[in-house]
Amino acid sequence: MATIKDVALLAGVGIGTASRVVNGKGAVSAATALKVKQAIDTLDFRPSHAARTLLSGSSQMIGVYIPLLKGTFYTPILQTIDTELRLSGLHMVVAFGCGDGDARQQAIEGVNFLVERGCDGLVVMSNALTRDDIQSIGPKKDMLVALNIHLDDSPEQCFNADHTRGGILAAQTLLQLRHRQFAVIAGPQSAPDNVARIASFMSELGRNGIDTGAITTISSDFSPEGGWASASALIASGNKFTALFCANDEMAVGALSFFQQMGILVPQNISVLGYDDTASAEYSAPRLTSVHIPWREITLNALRHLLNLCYGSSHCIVREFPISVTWRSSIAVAVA
Amino acid sequence: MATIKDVALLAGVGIGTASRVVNGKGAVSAATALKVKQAIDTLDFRPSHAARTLLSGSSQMIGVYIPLLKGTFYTPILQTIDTELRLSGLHMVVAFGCGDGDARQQAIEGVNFLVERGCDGLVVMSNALTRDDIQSIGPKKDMLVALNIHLDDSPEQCFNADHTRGGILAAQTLLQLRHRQFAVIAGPQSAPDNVARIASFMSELGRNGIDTGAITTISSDFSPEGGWASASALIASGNKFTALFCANDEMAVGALSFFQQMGILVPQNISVLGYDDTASAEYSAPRLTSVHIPWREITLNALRHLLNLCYGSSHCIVREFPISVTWRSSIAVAVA
DNA sequence: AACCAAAATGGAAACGTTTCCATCATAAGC
DNA sequence: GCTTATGATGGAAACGTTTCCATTTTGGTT
Repeated sequence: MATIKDVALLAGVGIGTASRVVNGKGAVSAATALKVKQAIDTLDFRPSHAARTLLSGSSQMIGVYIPLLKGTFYTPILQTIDTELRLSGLHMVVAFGCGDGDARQQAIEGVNFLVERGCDGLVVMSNALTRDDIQSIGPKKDMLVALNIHLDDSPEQCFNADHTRGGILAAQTLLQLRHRQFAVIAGPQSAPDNVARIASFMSELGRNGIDTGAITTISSDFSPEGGWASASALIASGNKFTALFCANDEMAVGALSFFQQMGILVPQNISVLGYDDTASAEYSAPRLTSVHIPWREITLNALRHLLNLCYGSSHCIVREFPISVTWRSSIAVAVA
Repeated sequence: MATIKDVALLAGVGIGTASRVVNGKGAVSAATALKVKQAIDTLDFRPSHAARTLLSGSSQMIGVYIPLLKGTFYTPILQTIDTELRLSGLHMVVAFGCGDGDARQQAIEGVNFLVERGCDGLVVMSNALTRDDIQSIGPKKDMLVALNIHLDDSPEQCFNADHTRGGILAAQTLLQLRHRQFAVIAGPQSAPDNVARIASFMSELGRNGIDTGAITTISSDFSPEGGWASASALIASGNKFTALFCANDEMAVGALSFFQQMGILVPQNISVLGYDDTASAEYSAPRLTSVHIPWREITLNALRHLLNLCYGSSHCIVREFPISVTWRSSIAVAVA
């Protein structure tokens, strides 16, 4: 690879001058600039990113940690981050959870990996990390935004959806269609966001005179397989229900697949309500009504906050995100 | 951030010695090593990735270009690449297509972006790139593997599935169920891999006495929306068919969604066959039978070939990948 | 023609690491 | 006790860039 010294030599100028042309700042006469530009073209010179990083102390790169890239949930989030970063000439380094450890261990390793790689800032999606884990990141711990976690001592680093509101909305949506008999496919008990939406779903039902003790709830793992198996268990249990609330879309899609196979009609026999409103919901059969969480906006605001922290920009940041319900074909008025 | 000089100073040794301890190679007495290790802990020293990169000329990072992260197709591919790289202490930088240009322009920009960032090697997924585009990458053009493209002058850089075989297999699968009336939802005409599978699907049908001129084919964009719209157009056309072949799973899922909405039963009224066998196929309603392309193995072998090129490792590389059909519930014997 | 401000230019220093070479201490062999 | 391997150690050089400062050139003004 050609270096800036080669360029300077070929153009017959000093390195300082060559550097000024490369960066387009500093006073350089038009004639000299032309000579240097030609030399750059001739040698196909590209500035060394490593040298710039070393000198400036900034790698112009943002690390993103994601537990497991599976399903349709993280896909638009990554796409959003990359597009936004590229607009600013920055780039994205991704690490997924891997190795033998549990979710927390994997997250710690992944985050450390990104820090060692010299990321200027970090976007982390994992509710397995504790306050102490974040503290132990070292000097970079402030250059971090967390999605979907609550950290008591640094709330400004956290960007969250109001899952309590989401659960209430889910309940209201189904109540409004006169459902009285419910079943629930929940996510893992270890996921606080799942717990929040299920709890508020239940309490809203209770507030409306439903006996929540009679509701069968199965905890699964947010996957379509899990949704399929849970739906199967729900039917096997023999408990009657006219409405099924799933803690995410992927599980709802799995349940839909099971119901279709069993000849159970959605929404005629059972209404199914999803959560997150991801791409999975759009073209399922039937198309899935889902509680819309504006993940794209949440991600974008978290990222912009991070850019403000790392590069001193001053994007406006929003911290409250409206939650709604996207109506499609998977729910209907309860059968009598 | 603490530097190795700080460590050496605190431990009361020279920088050379400190460096030897950090890297665990070179002769250092046990007592000295201990002192240095304590200093490292005290200062929370982490070697600068940038300095190492500058000195060694290797960034230990692999760039991955993907046109658009959407749907379930690329998800496992990214996950596979990251996991494999992390095993070797390497990391992944991802760039997606963005900007205003066409697919080719976006790919060129994305690839250039990755090269400028100092990637040691590149994994590229885009059939929009031409031979000349690859040539113009500069000295890094040899450190590149391409997925799903045929480049005549460097076949060893390309890793492909045999889509001709895939198309034939699709035809045989449906013929075997005694279907004689077909419809096709194809991908974009600009995608050579799509063209290959559709062409061989058709010719295999022709070889079996089907009048392929009578088959309605609609070209779409590989998206569920596109599949939905195409299925709708197919039904509107009034042409009868008992089997529908879709050039990828996402479009098939869209078609499934449309058929469900219209009360058309799959597979009782129409058999639907997908292609790629991605996660979308597993829990659709009904679960989708699909031509299985072993994308994970293709990716893994391409990546290992790249690692051989970049880091002189000597992984075994396979270049032929078996194609099969994953049977699920979306196809059945043709109705008379 | 002489002068001065402003513009243009060249190059040293610094960023943090590893590698290589020179030096020094230690222990072994006679 | 002297020599000689061997192991341990310290530090300069180099990687490619930008920035800053000193110097030279330019062009305009008296």
